[in-house]
Amino acid sequence: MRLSKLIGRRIKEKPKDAELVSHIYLQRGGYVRQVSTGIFTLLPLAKRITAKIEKIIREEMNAVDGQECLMPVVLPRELWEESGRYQAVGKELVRFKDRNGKDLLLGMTHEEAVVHFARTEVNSYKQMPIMTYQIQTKFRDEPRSRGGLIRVREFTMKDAYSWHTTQECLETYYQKVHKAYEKIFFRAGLSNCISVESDTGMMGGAKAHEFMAVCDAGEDTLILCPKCGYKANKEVAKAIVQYHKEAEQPLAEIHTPNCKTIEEVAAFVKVPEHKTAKAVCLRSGDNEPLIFVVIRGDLEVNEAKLRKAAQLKNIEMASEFEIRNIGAEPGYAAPMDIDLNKVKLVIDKSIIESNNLVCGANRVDYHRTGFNFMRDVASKHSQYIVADIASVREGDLCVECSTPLQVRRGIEVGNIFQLGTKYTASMAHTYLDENSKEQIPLMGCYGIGVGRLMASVIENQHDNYGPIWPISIAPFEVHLNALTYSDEKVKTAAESLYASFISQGLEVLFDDSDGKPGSQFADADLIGVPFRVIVSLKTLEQNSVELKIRGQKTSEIVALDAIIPTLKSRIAEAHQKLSCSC
RNA sequence: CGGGGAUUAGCGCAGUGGUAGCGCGUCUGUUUCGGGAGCAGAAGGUCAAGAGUUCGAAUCUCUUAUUCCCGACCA
Repeated sequence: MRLSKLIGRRIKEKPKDAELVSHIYLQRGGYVRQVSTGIFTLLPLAKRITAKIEKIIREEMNAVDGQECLMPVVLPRELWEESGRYQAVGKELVRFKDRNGKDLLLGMTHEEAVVHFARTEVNSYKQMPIMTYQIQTKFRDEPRSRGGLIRVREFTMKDAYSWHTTQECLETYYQKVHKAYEKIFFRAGLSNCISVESDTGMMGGAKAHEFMAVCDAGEDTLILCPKCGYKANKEVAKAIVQYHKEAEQPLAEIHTPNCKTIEEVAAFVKVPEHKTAKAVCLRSGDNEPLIFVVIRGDLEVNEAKLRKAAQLKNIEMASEFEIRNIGAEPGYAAPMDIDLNKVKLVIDKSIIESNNLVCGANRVDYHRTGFNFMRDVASKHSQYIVADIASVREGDLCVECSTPLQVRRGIEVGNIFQLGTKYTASMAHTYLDENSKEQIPLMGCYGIGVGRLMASVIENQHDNYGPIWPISIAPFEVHLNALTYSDEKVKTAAESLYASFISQGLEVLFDDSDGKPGSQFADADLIGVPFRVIVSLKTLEQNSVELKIRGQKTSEIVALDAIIPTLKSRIAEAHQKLSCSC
């Protein structure tokens, strides 16, 4: 490919709306162009990269006996009603009508579509385990997409689905896919990728992991143990909380003028914050009871954990009106005195494990001391949920090995779920077992965001000039520069090299632009090809060219007749480093 | 869905009431060059759209659209 003909021009300045490094370089290097919010065109450079990523994915999916298929983007409402998700999923699912008024939707994930065909194609225990996958466009009408290709509305996703007769089979296969994913990310050169325990969200199912590219640009918060390797998304992370119990004291009301926050109350009463309790009022919908959460004052409620524990879909802050409506006072709320029949009471484990806490008194400027939940509330009202709904904080102790935990950010590049029978049961997918008995198969599902993976590699591997692509997904293997192309000697030598690179099967991008050296090098850096061959009068005098490796400062002079074997062996070496024995 | 910005040439921006500018890019010459170099010239704009105020609007007012950031949300 000649750079002069490549579609997608490099731009010098930082695009106005780009913030993330990956977004900036993808735009500046001419990889992508934004069409609308969260909707991008992939230009040739990006397309070449994603094609290579997809090839790696195909190889590894095929290696675990995945069979590629292709499902439709547009799906009928009825199919999604079978699983219940037509109603359950919010506005991110795009629904529309065809000319006959038939309800359709844009597939955002394909459990329904895959079960649609699997229930007629997979109905014998002899077929399982079995897996199918596709690489296909998804559309999710995200309420807020951002960050270039990190969070988009339309994107290419590899989604895979497997069926199993037993939980053991599912788990064994799940581990196999986990391994396959490790290989994929390793081969793609995403060196900062780890897997963490994750929430199953609306996908449902028992167990799930997310593959996270650890970097500051990430949107997810990860809790990591530096010693034992415990890794979890903050949404599900657990930590050891130190509990303090002592001889019970009676409940007593105290005057606490101008003490609304836990900090103020603890300071006023002269107790540590972990000797206080706080109440948080939340709502999950217009006709739903308020959620009254009580947690120790020094801890924060983790909404994802709360959602799971209380089986709630949406959570938002309750209004002051709603709080007063149940008999509580904003800033001074406590589970005593209020109308507990009007609320869903959720108690963090820290409250059960502590006593003699300072809590609100449901009237302004008053608190109570000596709060003991079991004695003061549970003895009169038995309807409540106890769960661990506290957010893990940096420095909290690991549940596995008591080491202080670290907090990091991560980009979710892939996820794997054990779905169980959620979709097979609701959509009546059955098979016959060895006793000719009808059974419901278990499912797993496995996703990878292709474009997000590409962007994550940039976030992880770049310098001040542009991306540094791993050879396995680089748009080209070799970038050939002709410095002073208009000079006949240079032109002849460069054209001849270009022709022989091509005939030797090298993927080469040839800068025949006659641009200034600075401009050529800047372009080459933005394109980020691993090996750069520079032809100039200076080195041609010695019958040689310059070989530079992207991301390294130094370069070497290689004789003209040695450049092809040198390149070939260097490229092979680079591939070798990314070939996976894991 | 809340809060805050933005919208003027392909890109990045200036222009606060008198009829449109700069840099980069593009094109034509010239220079023959090692980190976006210089010189000379050229093309390129319904100032997001609509309505209003005014003798006169890119500029003031209102409405709408698009878009970005923060938050909510997120398979």
